[in-house]
Amino acid sequence: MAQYDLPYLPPTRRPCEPHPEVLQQFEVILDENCWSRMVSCYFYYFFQYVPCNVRAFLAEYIDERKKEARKLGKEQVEPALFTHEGRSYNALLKHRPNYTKFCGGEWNTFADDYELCAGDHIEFEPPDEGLNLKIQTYRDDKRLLPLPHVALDDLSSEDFDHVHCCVYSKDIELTYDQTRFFLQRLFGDTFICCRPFVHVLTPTNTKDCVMKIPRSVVSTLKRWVDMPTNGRVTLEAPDEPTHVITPSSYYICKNDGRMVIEKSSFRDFISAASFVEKNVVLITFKELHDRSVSIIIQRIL
DNA sequence: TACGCTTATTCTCGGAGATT
DNA sequence: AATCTCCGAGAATAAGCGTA
Repeated sequence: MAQYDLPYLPPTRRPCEPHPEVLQQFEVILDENCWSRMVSCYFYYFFQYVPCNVRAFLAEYIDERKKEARKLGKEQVEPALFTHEGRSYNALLKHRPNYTKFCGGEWNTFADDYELCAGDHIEFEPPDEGLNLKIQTYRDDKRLLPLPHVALDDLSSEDFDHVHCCVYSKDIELTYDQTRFFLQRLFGDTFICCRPFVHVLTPTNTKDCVMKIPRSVVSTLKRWVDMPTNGRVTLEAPDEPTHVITPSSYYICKNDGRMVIEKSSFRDFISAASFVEKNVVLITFKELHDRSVSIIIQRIL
């Protein structure tokens, strides 16, 4: 361990305070290297030095864990950064006589996913066992979430397209966690493959009980099921404490192609499902056994 | 001819108003 | 009162135009 005791001293920094011998947790304040170090016009790479007062400990600790994992024949024999959101990054830990740093392609991905920049904090928690280094990211003491689109990364290209054609009411911006929840709802059941609709309930919906489905959603729905100008539908809220099912009807507005839900049944429906103003709902469609259509309305937040 | 910027046109959707 | 059409602000898209 002695050979690694030479501290890395960033040009603008003083040596770090010595750290207690047993380390439960440590924090790294990101510097400018963490997010933009240009190699050429086209490539960037990112890395982050580990403070000199903890690097020896961390390197030794990880080394022991690696040996342990190999001995036990574990699948994972390299350390990984495991974020609070359950995302795992196999960033490289480079331990050299005069510096220790996290780097490599997966560190880049991590920096991209969380849009890290200088001044952000990362809290590291070495694991009691295994090689997942638990981390939490902060900016100004506020926990940093990955960018929403990161939640999409395990989707097949078909599912990715399906998510991207989703119609949103204006002023909706979902966070990473909300996007994940929305995706779980969207792929949690088999719906008609038309454009999904994410809508924030307004007083027009909750007080006047007027509910209109956008033209672009309706036109894609028509590719899969027969939707005459007037017809019967079922309104369903499957996730509420009681699975709400309300028979209803609709008409399609001649002028703009929107589907308008019949008022009184929509009123019954939102009161039974306890939907209120500012709730964000995912609206999808299902074809029932008798070939009628059910409008599935799931609360996202 | 490709590109970027500005202007014109069309489309959308929330909500008001007319009709049944 | 419910159903349906229409209006208008803002967004999205297309067209026009100048520059390199």
